[in-house]
Amino acid sequence: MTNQSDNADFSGRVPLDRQAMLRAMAAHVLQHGLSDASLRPLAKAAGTSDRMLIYHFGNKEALVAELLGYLANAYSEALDEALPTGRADSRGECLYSIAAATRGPQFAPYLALWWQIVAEASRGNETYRTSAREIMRKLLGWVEDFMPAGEADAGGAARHVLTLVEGAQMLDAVGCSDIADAALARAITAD
Amino acid sequence: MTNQSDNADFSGRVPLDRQAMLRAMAAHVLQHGLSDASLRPLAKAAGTSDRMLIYHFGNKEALVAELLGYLANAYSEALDEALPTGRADSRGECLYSIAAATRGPQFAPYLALWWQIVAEASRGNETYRTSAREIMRKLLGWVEDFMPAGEADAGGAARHVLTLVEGAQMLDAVGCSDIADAALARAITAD
DNA sequence: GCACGAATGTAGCGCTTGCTACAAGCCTTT
DNA sequence: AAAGGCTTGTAGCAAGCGCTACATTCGTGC
Repeated sequence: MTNQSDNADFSGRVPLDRQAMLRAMAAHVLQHGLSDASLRPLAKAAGTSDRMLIYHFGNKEALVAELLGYLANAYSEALDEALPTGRADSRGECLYSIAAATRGPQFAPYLALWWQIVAEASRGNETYRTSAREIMRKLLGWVEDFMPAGEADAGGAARHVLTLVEGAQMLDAVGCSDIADAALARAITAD
Repeated sequence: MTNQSDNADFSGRVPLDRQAMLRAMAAHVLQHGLSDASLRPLAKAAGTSDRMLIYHFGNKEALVAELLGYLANAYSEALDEALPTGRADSRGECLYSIAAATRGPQFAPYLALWWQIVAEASRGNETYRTSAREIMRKLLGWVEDFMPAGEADAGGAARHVLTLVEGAQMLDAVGCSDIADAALARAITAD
């Protein structure tokens, strides 16, 4: 039961390996999904053995939890890069910009992963639920910051935008982008 | 490779067994999720053996496809039962009624299953994508029929409602019902 | 009564799963 | 140089996966 994370602060070399492993495994999961996130494929992706993954992370659940945290960070950074800075000029533009940015192809791998996380969370898995909630909170904060200045009830408007965008993304996932487009178009002109 | 469905129309008794199996397996999947939908657990739920499931359905993929169809029907019937008949008096009431009905606890098993279907569809699995799209189309038609009479652009409004409700359901799934509530409240008063 | 095909039970194949036991290397401290 | 702990490779376990081979039972048509 030797778990390296105990003294990770001392060695100085080990945490780097950990990060490298996480980076490689995150890339693998983004490409192949959580269903292929079993020890041996992950180990192969990270250039080690299942034996070593257990050694470094303790067990699979802890590994996945750490991996989800890493991926949430990566997603957040990708969003920061893709989303326009500053504030929108109107609520309609806010909705449009965010939908356009997050529905782009560069986020498809993240979204494919996202729906797997949602599915697990919906089944009651607390690890995934916690991770998912954190991501939604972060996304909500991000939308709030992008809302036009001087907006009355910016919080409510941001929640409205977030809900619409997430609904649209789900419809994209099942091949109903036309419904999503119509809904967003209507919401944008209404605002 | 004897597939019973070939002569299912003649025997008259066999299709009933098939239906009984599907009913039992659907109940099992609603309770335990698709990740427990492997042959032996399904067979146990249906009171047979994995051997017999393969015999009756050919292979697992065909079995799952048929099961998804059965479940889509069951979901549709449950919706018909839960949703108010006739038409809403206003767009706001339409949104409110549909959200209230589909976010109720009796739909939780369906929704837990739904997110697994969405996840599979999002990863490109055509069986699930087809099934999911059918369900969304049916749901959209259903919302359109419930839109208040005399509504200009009822189609657009229905798409708007559907997108919002689906977004709200996702937020429910990850434990962010507060965001969903705020978004719906805002959309209802705006309408 | 008998033959034939449909239906079913038993056993097992080859593979993947998470995880572990054991032993060996390596690096530091004394 | 010896010792001791961190790190790693090899091998394997018990369980589960989809699926199949073989043999048996069963109901029906001749």
